[in-house]
Amino acid sequence: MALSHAILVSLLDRPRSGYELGKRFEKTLGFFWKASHQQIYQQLHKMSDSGWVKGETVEQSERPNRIVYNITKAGRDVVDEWVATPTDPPSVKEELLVKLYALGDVDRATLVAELRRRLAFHQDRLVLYQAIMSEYYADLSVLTDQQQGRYLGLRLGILSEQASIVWAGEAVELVGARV
Amino acid sequence: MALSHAILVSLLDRPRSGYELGKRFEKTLGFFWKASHQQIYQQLHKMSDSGWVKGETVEQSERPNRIVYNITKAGRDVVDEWVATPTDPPSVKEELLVKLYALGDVDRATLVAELRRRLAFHQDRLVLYQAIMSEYYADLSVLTDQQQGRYLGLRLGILSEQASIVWAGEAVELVGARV
DNA sequence: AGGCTCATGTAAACGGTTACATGATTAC
DNA sequence: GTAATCATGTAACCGTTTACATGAGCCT
Repeated sequence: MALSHAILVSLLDRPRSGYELGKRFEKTLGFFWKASHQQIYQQLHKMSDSGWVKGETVEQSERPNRIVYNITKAGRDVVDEWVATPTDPPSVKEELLVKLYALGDVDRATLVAELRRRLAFHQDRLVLYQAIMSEYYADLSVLTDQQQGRYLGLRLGILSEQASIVWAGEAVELVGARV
Repeated sequence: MALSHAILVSLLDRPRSGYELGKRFEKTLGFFWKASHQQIYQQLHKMSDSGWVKGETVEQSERPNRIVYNITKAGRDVVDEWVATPTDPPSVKEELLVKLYALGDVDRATLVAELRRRLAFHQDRLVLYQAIMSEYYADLSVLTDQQQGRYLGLRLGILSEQASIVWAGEAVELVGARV
């Protein structure tokens, strides 16, 4: 149970259709929780069966009908219960570090190229996050409660990207020096 | 295909039994790739069917027999092919950030407590990583190729923990101030 | 007597990814 | 004409987690 919670959290803002949720997961929430549209539609059916959300079909001419989901009282309770249970530290899956673990036995030049790509990726991410930061969260003293939480997501993103950039720079130097 | 690669990488060092691999995944490799013993045993059977590894039963008196796995030529080829294919950036699953995303609608005090626990967790981790660093990687100029890769894993660990500590400190301040 | 370490496994359930499927409208 | 956007779904597969299972030896 995890994607369901992220969906419920998004529905706390306002009712949304599966499609809108998908869009949402491509931005904002998607930076710390990935989900594909197939996954979202399947989850919505399950959650509807469990009574956590309720879908209403909105007839549309010239477009496919939309099914807009509302969070129910039962869904609201699930959120509260979930928030009250301790969060596990994020489980790490760093494939690149597994490759580096084998550095003594594999081709170094390939890994240097990978590390350079990683460096560029994190630099792009940092620029993106900083742009969002200065557009929406320039003045920290006027944030609503809701904005405060989202600011913290962004803030961790920025700190993490900075750390990754430092690391990738060092790694390129170190691994590249012996190629 | 992912855990199988981590297992192969560990077998490059030397042959190991499922049990030994499990121990291994609790430390070193496990910092960037988690695996339970059930998962490892199942993977080993599959990999054995595919011919990537070969198990040999070692009879033991007064202890259960061990099945020690060697990497085969085919397994070695799988590693090389895997190293040559680009690595996806790690997929993020940060449950705590999803909770913070709902900060406008849920109990703040609970989240402050969570954040404090997080801070402590990352501080402990940092101490642990720094201890390993000064024990095994004190002098960077004398590292073997193999050690270099493992040093980089540790280095990213340290930088990440430092970033998380800064973040968690700020988060406790910010969220705690309005409770 | 109770719990830990060594050592291996099966089975069920759950979660996530990939492929396939449809069909209209709008923008270049 | 081609691609993107809007809008929803099914099916198969793979990977992961949780629960259950066994059994000897060692330490307190």
